[in-house]
Amino acid sequence: MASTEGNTQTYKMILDHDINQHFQDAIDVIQQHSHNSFCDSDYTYCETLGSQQPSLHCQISCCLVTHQPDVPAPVYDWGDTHQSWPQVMPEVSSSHSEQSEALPFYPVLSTQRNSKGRKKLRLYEYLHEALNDPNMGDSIQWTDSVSGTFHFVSKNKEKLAECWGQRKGNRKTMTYQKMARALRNYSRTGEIVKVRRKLTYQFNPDILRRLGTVKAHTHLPFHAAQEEAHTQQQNPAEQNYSSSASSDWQGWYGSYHLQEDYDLASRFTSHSCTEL
DNA sequence: TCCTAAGGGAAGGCAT
DNA sequence: AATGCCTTCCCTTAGG
Repeated sequence: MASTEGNTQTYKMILDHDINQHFQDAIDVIQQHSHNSFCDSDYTYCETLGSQQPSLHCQISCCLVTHQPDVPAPVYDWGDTHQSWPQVMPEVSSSHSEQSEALPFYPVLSTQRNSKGRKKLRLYEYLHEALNDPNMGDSIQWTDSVSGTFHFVSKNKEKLAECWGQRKGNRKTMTYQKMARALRNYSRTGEIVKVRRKLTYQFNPDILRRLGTVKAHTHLPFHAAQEEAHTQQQNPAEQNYSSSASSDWQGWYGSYHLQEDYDLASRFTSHSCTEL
């Protein structure tokens, strides 16, 4: 009896998962035609990189930087890693409004000290940048920014990988396959883990917190964001995974201690590539 | 069978 | 020189 109910439940979860995937694909398409409106030309400038392909153009933009006078700028305390999981992994349903209202979107960054005095840009940092760059919304998007879950857009994931490769100055063209290899290495350290959903990954909450909490659902239309949140609540499979991942990370957390003293404010807010 | 996504071993490159 | 962090290549597995 119990097993029959379990099977039914499992079947329902699979159906829900498929529906979510299709729904997410639909959102991806919609966003490709709507995200550009977020870009403020006053904060955008372009820089052509010498080594890039003629067909590809890298745009470095300072976007969506909204310093609200009544909201203090975020303090990136890279040395503080002793925060427990529940504090950085709030429940999606209850904390959305609070997070989105209380936290600024992203710091203003206008200079880059990439050559000296700072560490190399890391992949997860770049991904976080891209996630908060409206111009990259057709390549990578938040699935749930509160939990740090994001997904690549199948159609344009190679574009994001190419941008990453250009950003690093690689000799050969970066591909999603190679970038995903690097992402899989993150699963060993726990900085980013794979979510059991197509092209979907999740930031470690501690990493996410230090990168700066992002306004929830910046890229999603309001109704889609609501639907997304609702869908996640309705999807026990993902919730179960999320909670299990949480416990895994909690176990890992005790031994993991990031040593870098990364000065987040010293880098560009975002780099994005747009095809000409 | 083909394609795509994913997982991982191994070696190498480059910056710190 | 040692180490960290990828990058590159290659192979395998799984699912549609």
